[in-house]
Amino acid sequence: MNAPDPMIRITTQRQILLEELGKTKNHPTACELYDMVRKRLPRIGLGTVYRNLELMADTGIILKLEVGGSQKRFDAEIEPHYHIRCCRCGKVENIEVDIIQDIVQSAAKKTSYDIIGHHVEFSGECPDCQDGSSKI
Amino acid sequence: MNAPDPMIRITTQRQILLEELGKTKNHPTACELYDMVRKRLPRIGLGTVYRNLELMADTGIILKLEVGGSQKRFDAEIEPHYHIRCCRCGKVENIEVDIIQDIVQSAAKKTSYDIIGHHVEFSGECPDCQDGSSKI
DNA sequence: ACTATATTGCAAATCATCCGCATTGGCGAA
DNA sequence: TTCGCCAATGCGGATGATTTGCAATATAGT
Ligand SMILES: [Mn+2]
Ligand SMILES: [Mn+2]
Ligand SMILES: [Zn+2]
Ligand SMILES: [Zn+2]
Repeated sequence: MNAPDPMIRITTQRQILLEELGKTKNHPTACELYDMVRKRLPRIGLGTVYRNLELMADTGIILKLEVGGSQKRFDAEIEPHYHIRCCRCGKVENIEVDIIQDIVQSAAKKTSYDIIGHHVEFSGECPDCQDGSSKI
Repeated sequence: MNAPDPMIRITTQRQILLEELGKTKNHPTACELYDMVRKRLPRIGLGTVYRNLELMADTGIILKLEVGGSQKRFDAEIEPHYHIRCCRCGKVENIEVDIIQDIVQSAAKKTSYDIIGHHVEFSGECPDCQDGSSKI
């Protein structure tokens, strides 16, 4: 009936993008990733970075984090886990808290939505920001 | 040592903004609120809306929701509660799930952050979007 | 009422993200 | 291998959301 899915090619920019994302635990933004990748592929375009991150997130090989702050962040770790964000510097880190399965069940009972997922985001002051908190 | 805090004035635009936000349970965006308020204050500027929402959120009399999607949303209900967002239409609603206090304690043990708060956001398909899901 | 200054409306600037398009480059077929 | 199709890229320019600068205005203390 409809045309076959267009093929997805393995391009250098995709490989390197994925490699660089895999190297860090910093949940980089698209721009941060752009800077990282540019050290190896100086001519890559920012649009390519956005397009491919979007594609990979849709495919499910990476995670797009819609956390607080004005920029989206990306994560190579796709196993479910939660995050904590520093309310001062905006840094996002993993937090090793057990996934709450119960909450999805009890939420399902309380809503007529068809629940697809959930995310828990803590916020607080990171150690770095605690030190100089009153300064500046 | 430093100058006293500048006074905060009760302006018409602030009063009406707060009233309009209080009237709805829809977690409006700044632009949606702008449209609502403009019916009563046609000459209000969008900048004023943004500035005051920011101010009120900082003061703690309203909540700024940093949920998924590209726009921030605002909430007059400041008692802790969780939200669910429709992954199709972007609508955000409250979800009546008990606040998980335990998770904050266990998170506190797992991190060196000074935890200030947390938020749980579910995502799923709202009833409206479930119907016509395959259409269009 | 008078004044000091916090706040506004407006417009222009910024920031993140997306898009159109001519050119390039994967990769399956010959 | 080479060839050719068309997915993907680099570019630069749109878009949408939010912020900011500034002269004009309005609140609140005297
Ligand atoms: Mn992570
Ligand atoms: Mn709410
Ligand atoms: Zn920090
Ligand atoms: Zn919906």
